[in-house]
Amino acid sequence: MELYLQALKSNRLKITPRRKAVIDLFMKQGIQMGPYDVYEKLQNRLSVIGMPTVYRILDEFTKVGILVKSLSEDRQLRYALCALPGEHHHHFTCRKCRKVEEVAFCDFNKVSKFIEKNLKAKVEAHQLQIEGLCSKCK
Amino acid sequence: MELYLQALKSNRLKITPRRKAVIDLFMKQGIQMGPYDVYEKLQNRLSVIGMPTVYRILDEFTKVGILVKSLSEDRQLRYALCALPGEHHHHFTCRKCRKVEEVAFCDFNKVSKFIEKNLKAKVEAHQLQIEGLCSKCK
DNA sequence: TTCTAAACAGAAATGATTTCTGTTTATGAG
DNA sequence: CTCATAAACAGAAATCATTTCTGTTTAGAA
Repeated sequence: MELYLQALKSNRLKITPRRKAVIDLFMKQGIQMGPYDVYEKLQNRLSVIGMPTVYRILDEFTKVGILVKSLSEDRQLRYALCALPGEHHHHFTCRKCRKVEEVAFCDFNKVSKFIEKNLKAKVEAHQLQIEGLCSKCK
Repeated sequence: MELYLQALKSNRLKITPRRKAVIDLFMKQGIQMGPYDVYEKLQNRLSVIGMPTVYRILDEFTKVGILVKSLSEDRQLRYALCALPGEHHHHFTCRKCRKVEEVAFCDFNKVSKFIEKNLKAKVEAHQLQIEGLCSKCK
């Protein structure tokens, strides 16, 4: 939790009950969630939270590296807590329970070199989505 | 073109003027396009085409492997012609001109093994989006 | 404690995507 | 080469996730 609160502070975002609740929710759930999931689950904990607030917080958190945004195959927005903010890495998502785990390993160099050599292009970014079944679900 | 028409036939999709026009457009443009781009550009060639038709065709084409669907960072739907339907590979997209090139190389095995070993999970699919500047734009 | 910019709720707007309905068309059978 | 029929299609309308707007509340620095 401290790690994330620090991220807020260093980005001059105030620590508000709603923001803490969102971090808390992601920490407790440990899964990928969309805006509506967050909205729904926080109705229980907070007297009230509006959808615009949810969207704004998820977006802010993504910008400061607390969450990573991805788009599932059904084209819905999904967010997951990022345990290694700032460091380049990827995430593995379980197709069944939506649990997200860090993959502290990236072997993109070869692909990158292949492209730079064969296409004479400059690779600037890559995004990798890895899905499957986690240890419990498989 | 023949390759794509075959794909239509083998999936029992009729060869209609609109479908041919969409294939033709993607072949001539060679870039990633969204539904509205397609709609707009085809207004010139066809007397009229409706947005529902564009959406339906893009979706059908994706299902039969003629197009690959991706979601750009701005979360817009983008489609690109796939020159190697059926074979596992990736695409490189130029951030400036939106040109899409095939990357007939995938070095995902190591990452996959890393995950299966460390997370005890079963990797079922991965999607890689590679962006940068093509040879002309860089 | 006070003040001010940042957060926020709720309502309304937006805009991409989909559904619906009636018409047209590609294509296989005769 | 017709004809019949299921598939395609246009246009209008509906849907629904996301964003904007406005007035109110609040976190946190002074």
